[in-house]
Amino acid sequence: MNITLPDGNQLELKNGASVMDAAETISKGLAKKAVAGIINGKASDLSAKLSEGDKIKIITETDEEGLEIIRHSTAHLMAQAVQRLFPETRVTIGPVIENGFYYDFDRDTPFTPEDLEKIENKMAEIARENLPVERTELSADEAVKRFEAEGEKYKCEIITDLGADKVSLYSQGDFTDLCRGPHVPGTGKLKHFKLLSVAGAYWRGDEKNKQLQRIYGTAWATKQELDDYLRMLEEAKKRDHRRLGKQLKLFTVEEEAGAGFPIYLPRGGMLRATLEQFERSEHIKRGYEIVYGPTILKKDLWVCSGHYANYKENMYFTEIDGVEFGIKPMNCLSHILIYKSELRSYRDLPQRYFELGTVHRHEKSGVLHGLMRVRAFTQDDAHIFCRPDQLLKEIGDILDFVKDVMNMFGFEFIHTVSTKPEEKYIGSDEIWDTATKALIEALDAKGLPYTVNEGDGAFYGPKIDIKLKDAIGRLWQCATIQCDFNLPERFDLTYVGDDGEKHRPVMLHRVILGSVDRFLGVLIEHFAGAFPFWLAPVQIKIMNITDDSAEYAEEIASRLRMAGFRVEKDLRNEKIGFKIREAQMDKIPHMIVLGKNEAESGTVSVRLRTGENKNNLDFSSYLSVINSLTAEKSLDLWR
RNA sequence: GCUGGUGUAGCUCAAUAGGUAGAGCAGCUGACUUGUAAUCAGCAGGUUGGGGGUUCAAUUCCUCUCACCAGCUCCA
Repeated sequence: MNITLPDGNQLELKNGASVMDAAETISKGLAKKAVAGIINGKASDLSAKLSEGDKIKIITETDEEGLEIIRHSTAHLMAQAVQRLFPETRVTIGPVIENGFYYDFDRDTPFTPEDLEKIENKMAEIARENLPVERTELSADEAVKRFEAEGEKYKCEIITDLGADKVSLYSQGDFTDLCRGPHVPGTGKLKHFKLLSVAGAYWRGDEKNKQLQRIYGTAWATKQELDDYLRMLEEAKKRDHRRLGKQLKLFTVEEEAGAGFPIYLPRGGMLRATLEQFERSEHIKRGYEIVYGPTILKKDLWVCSGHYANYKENMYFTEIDGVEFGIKPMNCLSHILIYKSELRSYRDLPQRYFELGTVHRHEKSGVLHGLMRVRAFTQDDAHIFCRPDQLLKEIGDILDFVKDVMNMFGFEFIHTVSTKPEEKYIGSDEIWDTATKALIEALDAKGLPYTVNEGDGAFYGPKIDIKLKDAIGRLWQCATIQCDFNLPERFDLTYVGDDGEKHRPVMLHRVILGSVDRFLGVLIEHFAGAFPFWLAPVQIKIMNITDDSAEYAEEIASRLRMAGFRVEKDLRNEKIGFKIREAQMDKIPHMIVLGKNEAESGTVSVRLRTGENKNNLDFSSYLSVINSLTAEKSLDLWR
């Protein structure tokens, strides 16, 4: 029979040949690296039989699909090892995730770190046995019977829910799992894996269900890739903003103050102030007006907005003179009141109100995490009130705004559209539909690709979420744009149109950085604490060689401060190497070393954080360099 | 909130099969006046997260609580 290869070439095979036979016919090397195949667009095992005219592609361990199969098979291998070691354990599901896999188990006693090691060793043992992995298909009823006999009730539940007539099982030696496949042909293909952690996870991700034991692992095609990945994890640990926050004295979270309430230390405060200053000027450039609202507002207002009905469990409340107040979890209400403070004409729109607004949300204790997830944080929040005909342009402008800011920090990013939630939402389907379409239209108009997250919108409107990718490839949710037809309705917002009639404005909620606090956390990790010159809390450290040059150092420091730079002095009686070491560990971009030479010639010698030296520059030329770095918000240390 | 783990000096970490804690760095004092990632010496520093219990004796065991860590659920 003849089959077609991806390049269009035909391959002649014996009748009844399998994918593996095809691979072997093509080349020995390919056969060795093969893990599965694609027959007419459908992923299949190597053992799958081919028929006349099939279009096939061989998947090898170095293909992305191949890696997924390896990870999936490794998850099965782990489940097998667990059941050999702990036969009373029930298996549930074991999917592939980014960089690895996990498997959820039901057992009465949780796994310990030592168990993890045992399991890993057992996995290696089973891999060495090189058990063939075989696929069988049988009816759903038969499969349920079989798993019932083994006591695997979760598998039965999955099969019943699938609702299919037939299901496929994969067996390797003493272990059988319900699975769609495909899988590697034998356990011997699985060599480069490591188990990483154990954690509780709810059955089917629902906190009302039983909590299972989840083991996370990673698997790769080569030892090199595995090692690289483990090294990347180490690197990520070194960049951890909580660790750097402590090391660089940026912020602290004190038990006495309360969990989730970060306190900014002077350097972190400076960093934040610089970022906020940047934000203010960028907003002013784009036609936003700066406003301020109170932290607490009367409860009735929150009832009107729907927050009381839909967001109460995340809010804090207080009472003044017998009147109940809500502590704001969002900034929209004061902005709505600002809009309502005057009669608005169609000529006044859009109104764009910007506030660095500090909000409080009662987050569950277990989710708190450094600056990334806190209970008090400041949003770079704005609300735009516009006419329906202005909506597209406004959303487009926000998308550009986000792009400009993210590019400046060197982030790549992706867009997601989140639609109406299943349960908690306000307003009619029609309104939601219009709002969602507006967001999508704006993305299309900008030619931006996006994915859709059904049911992930805010309770008052759909949103575009922007996830940014940091220096080591991790994704962070920061910016969001929400299109809201509901709150204008609820608060009866109007403007007078050219027809003299009252009309309803549309409201956009949007943040660029998201939470300033979270964004700082992301920035710390992105730059590994080594901030660009314009952003660094301390930009320049001035150090003298001996007491003789202290006076000159004072003079240079004061001239730089007068020029608007953030300068620290180190005039201690210490060796220059020691001072440099400290400044270097503080990741200060520029170190100015001043001794007899410089004092006599009236110059400065600059050591960059990179270790590069720029000796005996005259002051004005140094000033012009750092002025341009600041003006350009350059990521470089010297230009 | 849930599951598991952890909590010792400002920081990073030791120690005790239950016999009331030790080092480096940081700090302070003194000497050294130094040219690009650690000069030397001395001193001081702790109700072992907090409450309760068992015990002749608890930092160690039990219990409650707070906080943190890894996940889950939720989210900017």
